Amino acid sequence: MNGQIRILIADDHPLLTTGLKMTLEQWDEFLVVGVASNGLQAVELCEKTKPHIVIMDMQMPRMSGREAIEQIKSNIPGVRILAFTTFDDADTVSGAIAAGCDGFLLKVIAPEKLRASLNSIAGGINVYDEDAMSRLRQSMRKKSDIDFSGRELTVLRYVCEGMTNAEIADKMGLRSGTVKNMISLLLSKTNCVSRSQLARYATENHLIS
Amino acid sequence: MNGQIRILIADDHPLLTTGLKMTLEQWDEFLVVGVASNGLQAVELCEKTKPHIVIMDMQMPRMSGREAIEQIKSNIPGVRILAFTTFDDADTVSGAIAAGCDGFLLKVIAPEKLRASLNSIAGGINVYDEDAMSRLRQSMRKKSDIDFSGRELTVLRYVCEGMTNAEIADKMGLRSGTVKNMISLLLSKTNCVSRSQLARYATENHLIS
DNA sequence: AAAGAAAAGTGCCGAAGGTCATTCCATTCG
DNA sequence: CGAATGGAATGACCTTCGGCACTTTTCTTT
Repeated sequence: MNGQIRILIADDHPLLTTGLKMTLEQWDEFLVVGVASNGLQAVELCEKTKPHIVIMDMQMPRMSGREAIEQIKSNIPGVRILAFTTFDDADTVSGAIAAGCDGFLLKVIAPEKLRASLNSIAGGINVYDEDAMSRLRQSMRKKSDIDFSGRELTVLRYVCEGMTNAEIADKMGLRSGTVKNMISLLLSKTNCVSRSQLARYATENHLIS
Repeated sequence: MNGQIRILIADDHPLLTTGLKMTLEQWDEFLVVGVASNGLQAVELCEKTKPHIVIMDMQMPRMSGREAIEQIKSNIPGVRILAFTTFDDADTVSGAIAAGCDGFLLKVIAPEKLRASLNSIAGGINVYDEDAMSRLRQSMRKKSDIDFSGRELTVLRYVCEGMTNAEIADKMGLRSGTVKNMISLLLSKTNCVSRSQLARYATENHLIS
């Protein structure tokens, strides 16, 4: 990367933004080109100041960080966005990632690590806080705590395909009555009331290939 | 991090491993403590050499990178693992992330970026290649390209809850016949054959809260 | 006023789901 | 060795629900 890395800060905490600005500007590779105090302003300033990286708080008035990220990413796809927050709960993390951020770091980060991370982001490498990432992984997997036999898993898959009991029975070399009973068992095991809910359960818990 | 960062290399390409080893050892902060040429050996060497970071190829004989990551992570949770591959297709990326890697980089990376990334990983920050990450995001979202009205989305949610047509009608202030018609419409719109498949469709495409 | 979407009604038949009883099988226990 | 236990597969019965096809009505849009 030739020249300085242009940075836009978007955060509604004045004390933090001034501290962050001063910290960044003590390093020659960074140039803070603007400071926004809410999401809407962040989108506007992004158009004007053409930053390489936006450091974006997730909890902001007027427009949430998530919406702001989506706006900016669709307006100017090349901009890199670092979600920079106080909290690392699964919702915040997955929201930021789904919105399209290129990094997720907590505000408690040591300055030198922030510096390295910003350089990585500018260089095309996404950086994420370790705990936040593991929390995201957990929420992605959301594995069921119920054990299913191989046959039960097969039935679940076929149910998700929308097959009838007779079709499932045919596929598995069973009688439709047997499949019916197996599904009754699955319904009570999973606390579901119908095969539709069962299909959702199986899908949500990644029980299907 | 005090002292050197201990690194274990796991890759079945001898030319790459020697090049990687020599590259890393020209920097004082790294110490290559072992080189494994397949997944099984990686797991074993990890027990013996107690590395801080494992640089792991995903395509390896004996045991895939994915299995090796899972093994190592469950044996020694503290070890940080960088998935280091030639390909960035969605399957490889999501496989590595689901297995629990702490970084995902392509082998074409510039040496200096690899150095910075390894330092980030050692410092508790996960690093991922930008393209790989965006590909993962795409596959995560798998957004439906069909437009649904507010009412249709409501019906979809209720179907996923396992509610009957009568119950849905009651909740929405409609008649069950109307709900039937709406669901028939939804089935044909989504190319589904039954409400079970519809429930899976809605769940898979994140159409429910 | 015409067109079109959303809502509602009707009838039909097969599928779904609950319950109970039975058979076949393997394992285990006395 | 025979008996007992328990899981898996099966069958039958019955009520409700699901999904289709068609028509009708109401409301909005233009």
